[in-house]
Amino acid sequence: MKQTEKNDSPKDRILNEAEILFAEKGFHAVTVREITRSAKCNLAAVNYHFGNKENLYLEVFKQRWIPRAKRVRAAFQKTVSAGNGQEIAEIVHALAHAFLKGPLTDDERLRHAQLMIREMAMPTLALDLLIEEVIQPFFREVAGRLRPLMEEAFEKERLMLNIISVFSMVIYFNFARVPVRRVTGEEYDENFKEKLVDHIVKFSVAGFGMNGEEKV
Amino acid sequence: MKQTEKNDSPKDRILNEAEILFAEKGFHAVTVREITRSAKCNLAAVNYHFGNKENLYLEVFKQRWIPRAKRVRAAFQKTVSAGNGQEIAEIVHALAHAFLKGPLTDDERLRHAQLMIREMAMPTLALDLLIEEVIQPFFREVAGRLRPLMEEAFEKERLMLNIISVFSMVIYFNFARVPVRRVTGEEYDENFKEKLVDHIVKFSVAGFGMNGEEKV
DNA sequence: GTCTATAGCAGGATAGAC
DNA sequence: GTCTATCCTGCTATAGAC
Repeated sequence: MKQTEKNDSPKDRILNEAEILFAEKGFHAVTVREITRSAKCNLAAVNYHFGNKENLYLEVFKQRWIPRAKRVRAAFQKTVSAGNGQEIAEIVHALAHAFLKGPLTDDERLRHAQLMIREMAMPTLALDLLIEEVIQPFFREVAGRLRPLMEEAFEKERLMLNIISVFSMVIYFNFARVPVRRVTGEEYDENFKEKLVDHIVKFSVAGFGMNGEEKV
Repeated sequence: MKQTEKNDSPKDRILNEAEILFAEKGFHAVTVREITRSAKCNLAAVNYHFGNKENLYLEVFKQRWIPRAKRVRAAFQKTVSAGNGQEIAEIVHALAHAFLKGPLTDDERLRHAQLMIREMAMPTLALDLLIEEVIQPFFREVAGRLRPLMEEAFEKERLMLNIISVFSMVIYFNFARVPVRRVTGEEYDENFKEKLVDHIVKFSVAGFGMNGEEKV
């Protein structure tokens, strides 16, 4: 069950295979030869369609990564709209579910997380695009939905740190599968992912409701 | 203020510069020529001292990354021993502080996180080493310290997920500086890092104390 | 638009002088 | 142990036939 099929155009096949390979190995570890071999097309095709390797990498984000991120966000929005959206737990659950179970296949989800992680840890031109088009707007939407559910005294900064914390868990559980498996002894099957969603919701909701002042 | 000074041996200088470059750019994006140029030594030195480029990468982890991780852990242990170690907040604070402020310089901390992230998202031989020698033992120590402070009914799995969540925040705030800056508008100065530690402690302690059952 | 062939160069690694 | 010189593979990118 390969993602790239013969009926796609060479250009599409290149984008598909390039995304898989870039996600698995990173930009520099992947060669144009490898991409065109996987895409069953000619070596020159990358340069013909995308100019050069670097631009192909950018196009992977523009034409594959960003649309997929938008599907994840749409899934989040749909879930939230389906409920009454008046509960913090509901919003966090929609978020964790969209990322960890959501509309993507398991392979897609892993690729998606790996590409993002690589950009965050080692930014290229693509990161600006991601932040501008996906991360910022999504973050603002979540903040906008949560703010009215918070107590008055809740400062803006605390809300932001809370949301980042939820994202940090969701992202971490997605990309750090190897150490998580080793530490928990669990496989990433549907059952475990369900437990993760549940955990993130409970942990975060408690964290959101924290009493502001810790005991010194 | 360069880390590598003339009085170090070429072998040490290579290790120092290689770590910096591998952290910044990743294994494949760095060339042996670049490393030896930075280390002000000859091109052949890498092969003479380390056999080949890949083995140099492993040695960076063995001789630089792991010892540094042990310094972080030692800082955590020292802080915990200094208190009475009977408070969850105290342990989480020691953890967050060790990672986000701790004994490392800011450059070291960033490099350290980047190397780890890269291994987690795209494992090589080095990751087994890290998990075996650092991640597992540290994780077990934290679990061992926290378990007696939990209520009886606390299952093992919930404790593990809690600890992973703390790590996820600590790690995320360390490596995802670019998007965090963009979203919060804050710079990573001492003041902001202090706020982050504080936030992680409050959020986590609340999360740990969560009531088990969420409202449906 | 797709191919073959190849230019042109940078990479890791080694041989052998000192 | 450290150097210079060099091998040779494999890369990106392009020219030009079809």
